[in-house]
This record gives sequence, structure tokens and C-alpha cells, in this order.
Amino acid sequence: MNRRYSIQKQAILDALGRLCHPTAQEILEEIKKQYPRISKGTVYRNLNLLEEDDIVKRLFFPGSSDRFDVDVRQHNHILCVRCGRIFDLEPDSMDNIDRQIEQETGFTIIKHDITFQGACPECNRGEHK
Amino acid sequence: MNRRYSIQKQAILDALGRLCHPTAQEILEEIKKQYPRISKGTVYRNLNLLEEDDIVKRLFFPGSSDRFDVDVRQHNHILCVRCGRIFDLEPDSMDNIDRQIEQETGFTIIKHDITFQGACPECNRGEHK
DNA sequence: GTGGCTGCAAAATGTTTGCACGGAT
DNA sequence: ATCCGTGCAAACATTTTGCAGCCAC
Repeated sequence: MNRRYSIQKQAILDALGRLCHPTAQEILEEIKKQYPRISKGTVYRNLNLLEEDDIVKRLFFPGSSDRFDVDVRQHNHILCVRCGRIFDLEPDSMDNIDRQIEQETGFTIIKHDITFQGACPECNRGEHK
Repeated sequence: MNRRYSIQKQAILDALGRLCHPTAQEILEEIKKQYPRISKGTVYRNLNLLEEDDIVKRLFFPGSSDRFDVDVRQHNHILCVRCGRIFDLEPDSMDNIDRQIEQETGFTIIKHDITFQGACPECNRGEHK
């Protein structure tokens, strides 16, 4: 299975660079501006391939469809429940948490997914009504 | 909207007590053993009502449909990628993490969802092949 | 020419909703 | 009598898959 570098795959990576943690649907709509004939199936298939090859990271948000990130480092996210924006957290801000859980449980931790929800500083200051 | 306590709602709570973090589908199948005529829609509707009333907690696992828990305390979960079992973590094991994130980001944290993935002690000892 | 990728449409999956009926208050 | 909850089926949203054709190697 020798992977090829198609126009469509490149368009998906470009869209991922322009958008912030988009869903597959948002990526599709963005690409359609330039390539109106791209299909849903192609976007989903390529996102799965890119995830397999560790070129993009799939993000899970409660109550939302999957989102995608070009930053594949282990890092976590925080969603503002007021303005809906999603922010990145520093990759190392939770370095020790896996070790802490390993000590508590005897597990060997491979990965974690953490999503915080709250109100961002701007919303706290009333800047987004 | 005065909520009633139907047989079906009670059956869902009973099933939740017997099963471990089940999906809606698993709850439906469990109840069908006793009430073969219960419908999918009823299970989903009641789970939503029970969540609204803080009687059950909805859990999000990457790549899985929603799961439900009778333990509504803020607590986190850990999934063994080998045996597939889901374990609870102590509710207070991550008490300070929200404060840490608030200091780092200026957010006001409302909640977090954390899912760890790894190998459980039994699997590490080779007890589940 | 082989094999991977495409667009398209259909299928699969998980969840919600419209509706007429029935039971509890 | 009212109104909430039910079973059923249809609708909906998201994602995957089957297929014939195409394009790059």
C-alpha cells in the first residue's frame, strides 16, 4: 500500500492549516470553495489515512463530531462554553499526570484525552455577549 | 413538566446498576430480556432526561458511542486497550488539575472529561491474552 | 497495466423526532 | 380531562463502503 500524494490530500492539509480544529464537514466546505467537486468520502478517507500516518491528530469533543488538528504532539484542549472557541494547552502542562495515574492504578498509560470546559478570559471580562 | 417515574425509567436505572458503563444499545438489550417491547426511542429519551436531572452521567469515549454511569460524581475513567474494560478513577485524584489550568490560562473551569488509555495491571501480567 | 485514489451513491451507525395511543394523576 | 410517557417508524447526522473510472507510476 504505497500512499500517494494527491491534490485532494494536499487540499485537506491546507484547509487544516487555515481552520481551527475543524470537523470533517468544515474541511469539506472549505475545500469546495476551490475544488467544488471534491467528495465527502474522499475527505473522510484521507483524514483516516493522515491520522494513521500520524500527520494529523483526531480530537474528541463531547457532543460534537470529530475534529482534526495538524499539531500531532500530545497536547490537550479547552473549550469555552460561551464563545465556543477551542484553545490549545501547552503540551507539557500535564506531563506528570500520566505518571501519577500509573502510580495510583498500576496501569501502563499509553495516552490520554482531556477536554476542559469553562469560560475563557475574554468571556469572563464580558467581551463576548 | 412534572416528571413521572415509569416502569421503563426504573428498568433503565436497574440495568445501569447491573452493567458497567454501558452504551444505550447495551442498556436496551439488557432491558429487552425482561421487557421485550421496550423501544430504542424510550431508552434514549429516558437517558437524556436522567442526565438532565443529574441522576446519570454521560461518558465520552473516543471512537465509541456514549456510555452512561450511575455514579454522577466528577470522576474520570481509564480504558484498558487490551481487555477493553473501563475502570473508575478516584473522584479526588485530579482535584488540583482544574486549579492548575485556571492559573495557566485565566479560564474559569466548569468541568473536564479525561479518558486515559493503557494496559491494566492484569493485562500487564499477561493474564488476559 | 497495476494499484491507489477519485466522485458518487448507498449503506451503516448512532441518535432524535413525529405521531397516535394509553395510563397515571 | 390533562399531560406525560410509550412503541413504532421515519428522519437525521455522521461516517464508512462498494463500485466503476481515472491517473500516476
